[in-house]
Amino acid sequence: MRHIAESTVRRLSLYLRVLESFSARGLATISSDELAREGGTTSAQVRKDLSFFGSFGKRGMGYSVPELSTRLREILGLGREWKVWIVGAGKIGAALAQYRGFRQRGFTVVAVYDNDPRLIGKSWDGHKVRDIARLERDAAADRPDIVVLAVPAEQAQPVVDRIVAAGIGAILNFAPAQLHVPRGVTLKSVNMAMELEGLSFLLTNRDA
Amino acid sequence: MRHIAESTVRRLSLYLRVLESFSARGLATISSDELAREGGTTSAQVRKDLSFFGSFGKRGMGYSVPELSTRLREILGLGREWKVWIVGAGKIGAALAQYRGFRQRGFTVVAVYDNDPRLIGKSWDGHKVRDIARLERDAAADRPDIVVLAVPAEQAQPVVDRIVAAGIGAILNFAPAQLHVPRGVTLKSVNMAMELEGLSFLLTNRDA
DNA sequence: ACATGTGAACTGCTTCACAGCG
DNA sequence: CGCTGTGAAGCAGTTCACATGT
Repeated sequence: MRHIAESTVRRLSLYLRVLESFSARGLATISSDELAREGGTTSAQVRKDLSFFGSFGKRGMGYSVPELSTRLREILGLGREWKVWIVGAGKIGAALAQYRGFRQRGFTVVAVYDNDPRLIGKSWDGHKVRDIARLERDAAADRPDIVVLAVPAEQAQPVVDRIVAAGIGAILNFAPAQLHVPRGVTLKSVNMAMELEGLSFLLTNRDA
Repeated sequence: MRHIAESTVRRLSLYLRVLESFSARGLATISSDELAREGGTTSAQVRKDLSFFGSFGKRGMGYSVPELSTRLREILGLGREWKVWIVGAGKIGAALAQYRGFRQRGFTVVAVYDNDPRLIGKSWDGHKVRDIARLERDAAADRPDIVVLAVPAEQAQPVVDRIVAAGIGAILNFAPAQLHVPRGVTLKSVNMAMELEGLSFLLTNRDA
């Protein structure tokens, strides 16, 4: 497949959300124009995004809501279950574990890890918190697809190194640290402080 | 000022972090090359990013760590205190309120709101949770700069409308909803489900 | 000699505009 | 006729390469 821009993938997620809201309202078809209005983009952008993956619409009609939903789920890889580990059972880990948006999309939390003896063994959102010392052994048995990382910044890189060494190939990082992984491992980072700083910049330079 | 790309602003945040780590290690100067290596970009990119705002380096030498830190903080608008409201006192709101990265950068949480009678009045991370019914009245008194929004997706747009009507001009949204604000209001959204879907896409299409 | 600062070249995402098809 | 699908054009962000200053 030709390389797909990250911005395109983000919009595909967005389109899927819009489709679900249309579906909930009982609508059977949608045009690129409606999709664009709800998704905050343009109709040409919608059609271009979809065109990378095929031709899903009917000229003069638009797109079938259920059909396009199915295709987008396939494209995004949401047609299967993804086994997720949460590493770091602090407040952010807790918020992520209970986040509805994850389970709804086929991301199943199968285990939670921490290194704090006060947390280990405690039942936590339906999971017993496991000792992070067991990470390597458990990885072979669980074979998780994705690790959601929510440890303090200082611990993030060493933990990432262990995750990688354990053979897990995808990490979603919430620690405010710039992490390095070898080629072949997929890493995405969400940095909330950076987002606030972006706002701060916009407010400061609003009319400069 | 000429328009600055969002990607540039993100990198400036990153450079500031690198500078702080260099400072902590007692280093007085840094080159664009070092800044690039730590920040995961190229030296040309670093120099180009900085060039939008001035000439901060010495040829043949590099940049003074404290001086460049100061300049970046000014550019990003971190030389002042930003008053932040957190609206939505659920798990995500709780995680955000206690997040160290915020206070460290001059973002001060001055109030927390919810609509759940079981939470209202409770003391919560040093703040008494306020009834969201008071939002409009309090806004006039508090004059918050930024609202961090962490309410359920269904409630997000109505709450945003009230925030905007109350005259607050900047929102950092964590609700998984596509929100609309009038021109003049600054909105940034962080959508964790969308990030996971991006990972899912990459994993699914890794070698396609 | 060394590392910055910056026009120029390049790459790639977005927008345009229209042919094609239902 | 209406709306999709798509080459072509336009624009924005990145990379190159070198003149410039210390």
